[in-house]
Amino acid sequence: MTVAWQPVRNEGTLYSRIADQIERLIDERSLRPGDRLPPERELAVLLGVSRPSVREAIKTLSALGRLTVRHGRGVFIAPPDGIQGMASPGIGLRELFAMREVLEVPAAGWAAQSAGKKEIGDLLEHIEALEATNDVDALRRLDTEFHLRIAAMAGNRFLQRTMSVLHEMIGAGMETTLKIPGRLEKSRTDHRRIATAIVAGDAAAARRAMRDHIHGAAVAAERRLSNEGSAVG
Amino acid sequence: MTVAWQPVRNEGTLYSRIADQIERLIDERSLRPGDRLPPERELAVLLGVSRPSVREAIKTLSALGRLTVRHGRGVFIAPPDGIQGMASPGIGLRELFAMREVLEVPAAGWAAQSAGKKEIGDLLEHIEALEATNDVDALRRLDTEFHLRIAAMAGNRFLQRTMSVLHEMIGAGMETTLKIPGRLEKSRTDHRRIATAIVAGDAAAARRAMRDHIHGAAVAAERRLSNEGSAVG
DNA sequence: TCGCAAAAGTGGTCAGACCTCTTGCTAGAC
DNA sequence: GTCTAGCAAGAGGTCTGACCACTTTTGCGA
Repeated sequence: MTVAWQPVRNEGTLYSRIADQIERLIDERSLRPGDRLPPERELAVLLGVSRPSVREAIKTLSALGRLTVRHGRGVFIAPPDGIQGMASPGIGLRELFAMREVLEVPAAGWAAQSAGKKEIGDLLEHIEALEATNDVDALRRLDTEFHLRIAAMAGNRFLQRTMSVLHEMIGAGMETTLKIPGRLEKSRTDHRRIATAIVAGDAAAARRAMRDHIHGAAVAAERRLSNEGSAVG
Repeated sequence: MTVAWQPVRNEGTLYSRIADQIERLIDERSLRPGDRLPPERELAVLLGVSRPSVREAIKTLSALGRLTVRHGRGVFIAPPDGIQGMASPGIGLRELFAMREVLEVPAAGWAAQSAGKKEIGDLLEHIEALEATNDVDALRRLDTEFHLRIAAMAGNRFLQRTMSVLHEMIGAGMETTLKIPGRLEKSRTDHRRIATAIVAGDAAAARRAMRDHIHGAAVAAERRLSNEGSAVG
């Protein structure tokens, strides 16, 4: 394939301009996931710069998850930021789900213990909305809000903010798993079960329900990952 | 402040190990936001590597938003963002300790499961230092580092950063409880017990030990608070 | 024909030099 | 005494060219 490499000459630091150009080519699909970049030495010649500058640009993009570097083999365009990619630069999906469990299971328990009347009403309303909607985007938003609502009910503001960041990272880097056949129904059942336990004030049941739910989501995500995935360095 | 720069010599690519070390120092708060790193040339000497390797590590961390590079001025620890930006007044001691339990208990378990030989050695060394010191400020710092080290051993970077923020908030809003009679000895016993469980690879014991430790610290903090009657955080 | 060793290809690391930007100091002008 | 222009030092930016380490391919010999 002929790729429009062109000499780099503008403002800004050189390596950042090189990085921008490579990133542009990826975004324009001149370079596609799995493609190999020209060797560093060759790329340096093509761009009219030195090899260290090329390497620094590659390091930048590699840190951002756009490129994958393999010693002795080459530099490759990383798979798109589907479920496969790092949800946030440097933090993997498995870590994020582990954190969800760590945070959300106690959150569900606390919510069950301290839920007030108004909060319970809102939670049930939220569940209704979740079950009445079929639009995937809306579902995804409602799903996230459901979990953040429980975090808010838990009455720990540090936990609430941490979860907010966590869900943001998950949402940013990962496609919804709700499209997986059966996952949507499972998710609805799970949510209903969590809400019921919280409404009943049964902390232990709420924790169990939340743990099961997150496990299920993690498994679904991993399965989707292995189906789609090509190896990533 | 003297920062523990140490020569880089292990497996993995050099630049990534350098990046890891810098990141660790940031997370352990030996380096704080706004601090300037040593000049690239000097850092290269300190680490016993070449300047290009240092630069590539810096590029990586810069792309991740952990460092800020300014031409002609130096490399700086980036201001906290996102998850790190949530240090805010209004979060009470009880919430912070509750979060500590939520985060650190599983962290201790994971650390016990996955601790490598080098990490175990470092941990034991850390315990020695804790038991050999009597200066309250040094103890406080070592205490924080002990907990952050375990978080690092747990292998979940999101958890690690969250805990880093958490401990910063605790440290900022509250005086040490180590001055309470008997608390210092109790703390040493606790730490020893946690470390022993981790070294033995006994995850359940590590979790128990950590839970007890945090409970004890929480009780001590609350008692001190109610005695003095000064509001915290 | 098969297996393994050599070679080619590619990223990793190093050394040292020079360029450019920022900052602070100093010498000269007022 | 104060202000300012200019210089010097410090720090990051870039380049050259060499050599090391890991992978894959090639080709020769058994």
